[in-house]
Amino acid sequence: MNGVTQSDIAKALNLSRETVSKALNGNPHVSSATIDKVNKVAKEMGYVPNHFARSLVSRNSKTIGIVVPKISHSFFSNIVEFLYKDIINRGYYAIPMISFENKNNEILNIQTLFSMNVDGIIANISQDFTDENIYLESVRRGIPVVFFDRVIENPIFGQVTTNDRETSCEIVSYALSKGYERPAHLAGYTHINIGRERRNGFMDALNKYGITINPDWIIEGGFRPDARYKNAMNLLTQKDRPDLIFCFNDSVAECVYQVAGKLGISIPDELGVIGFGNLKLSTLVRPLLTTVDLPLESIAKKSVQLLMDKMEDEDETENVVTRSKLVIRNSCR
Amino acid sequence: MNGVTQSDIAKALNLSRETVSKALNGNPHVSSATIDKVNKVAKEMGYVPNHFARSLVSRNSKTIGIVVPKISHSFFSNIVEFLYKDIINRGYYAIPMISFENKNNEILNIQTLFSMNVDGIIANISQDFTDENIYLESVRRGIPVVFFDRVIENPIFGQVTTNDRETSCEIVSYALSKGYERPAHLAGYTHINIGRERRNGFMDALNKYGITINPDWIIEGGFRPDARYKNAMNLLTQKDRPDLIFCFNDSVAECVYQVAGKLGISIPDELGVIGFGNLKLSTLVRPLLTTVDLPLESIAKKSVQLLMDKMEDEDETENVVTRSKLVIRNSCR
DNA sequence: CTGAAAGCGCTTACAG
DNA sequence: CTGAAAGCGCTTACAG
Repeated sequence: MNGVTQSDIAKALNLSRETVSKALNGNPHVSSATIDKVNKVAKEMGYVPNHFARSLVSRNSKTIGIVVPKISHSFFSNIVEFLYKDIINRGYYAIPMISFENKNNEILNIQTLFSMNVDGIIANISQDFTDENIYLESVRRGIPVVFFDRVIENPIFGQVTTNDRETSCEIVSYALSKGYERPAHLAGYTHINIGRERRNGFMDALNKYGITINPDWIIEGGFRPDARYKNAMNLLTQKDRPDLIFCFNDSVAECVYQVAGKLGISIPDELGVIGFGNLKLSTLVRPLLTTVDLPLESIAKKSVQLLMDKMEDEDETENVVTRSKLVIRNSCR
Repeated sequence: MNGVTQSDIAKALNLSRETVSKALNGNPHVSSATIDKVNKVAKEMGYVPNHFARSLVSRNSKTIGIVVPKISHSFFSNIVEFLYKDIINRGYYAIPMISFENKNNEILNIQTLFSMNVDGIIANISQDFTDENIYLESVRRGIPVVFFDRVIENPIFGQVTTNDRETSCEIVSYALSKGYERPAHLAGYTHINIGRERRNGFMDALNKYGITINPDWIIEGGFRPDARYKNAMNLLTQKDRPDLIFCFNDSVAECVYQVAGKLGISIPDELGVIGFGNLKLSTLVRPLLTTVDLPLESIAKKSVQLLMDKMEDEDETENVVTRSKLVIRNSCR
């Protein structure tokens, strides 16, 4: 029923359990003849080391926890896959966990990772997250934490972000240069860095062009599909409606397409639309969506690298800002 | 540095470690006063049980492994999220692992799950998988295995599939009834059940309509984007080209859209296209894609249920076939 | 109701 | 080069 253990191998070879353990780990104080013999028999018997027992005594698990709010969204599924691959390639195990955008689940996930003795955590906070205590506790336990994208801005944690403010300003400026005059913003939450930065970039562009905005034309939040839809609808059924919408992400932009279609508003002539993320969907809609490309693979790689650095040496690490770039397609004239 | 242990709590309360352990687990042989006291102090001290130590002695880990070939594809990311949620809700941990469509990674993943003492495994085999030994070994170790979608057809494993053959036949018949006469099939692999079943359904429909097919018009495999593209291109640049393509999945259909667009072939007038999966993308392309809806949530729920049944009683379980349904949209006239 | 003993599978000093 | 001792944090019979 149960798996083969080192004792079984020891019995089979008339050796002590300790010697088998050392041989299996290639300990140089064991004769190479013994090492070969042990490995051979281990393989024949189908020996698989017990991860729990090993971690329990060696005090590290060669395991990295990944905590994300969702996975059924291509931004996350892509980045988790990149993270996973990179972690495995470095000889660690990766354990992805999902918080379902819920604070309590997030805390439970982190605690589970504690109980699994992970060596480090890479995380992306839930929308409603406000309490950094669980992450502080992680650092206190000697488990470093790196955030990517959505970040807690405390220098005790590693942070991998993107120059969102800059590119937001650039892409909105680009659209304004094409003659749009009444910009609106379907925004993220101001209490999370990415929402705030993209919004700031939007405002920077408006300032540059001397445009003052109707505050009602910045609509914050609304990530659930129905809320998204309602917000877009409200915006576009006003008498004096916007002629440009800068969307917090591509999914929101896709929703604007739907609403515009329903209302018979043509993109890009009557309405310019800008997305953020350069997800697959931005190439499926018509007209093709003008958006900002986030360097997912680079974000993942830098996050893992930063975490490894922290695992080796707590203090000598620097946060990283990756560079996104404009993807000009056909949704602005 | 390290976490609080039961010993720490015991010291703080002048109790034995054993009593603390029992109190923490709500053992009825401990006075409720002690239980309350222990829980209170445990909470104050930030105690988190060590999952490894617990699993090592109790011989079960309350953990289910999930093995999929990819996660950056919405079919998988959606189903993994459903599986994860369902597993968590039942009080188990879920550990998702990715094989990257590679047999060796798949075997390593399963071995890692052995080393983590999982109670059960839910899997979807890699494209190139041919060897069921590692899964047989799992069952031998007392770790039941349930496959969903892509399945190994051995009754020792649980299997959750969908009535692909039937719906494939129905949807192709539907298209033929609309007057298409030269059907082709961009097919999955015949050595995997879903490829075989969808192809069989396609053939059933052709038989029903008395159509004999040019064998070159069934093109197997080609899941990488470039191969997909080339296959579609070959099919549509023939002099006497097909007027209907039944695609193995929605992504392949999307590729056909691209090629048709490039060649100036209009959908659905000159070419009917049928997808499979009802992914998000099928509502983003124009014309909207006619496809088959796979009941992802139901597949996930049934898989978890079947696994739990197997974990309780090896023998009294039955495989399940979920029901997909036609989604008629605008890609067939 | 509480505690002493034994052990899960493994590794790590320490002897020999 | 090999083995005996000790212990990682926890649980499970068994005494008292």
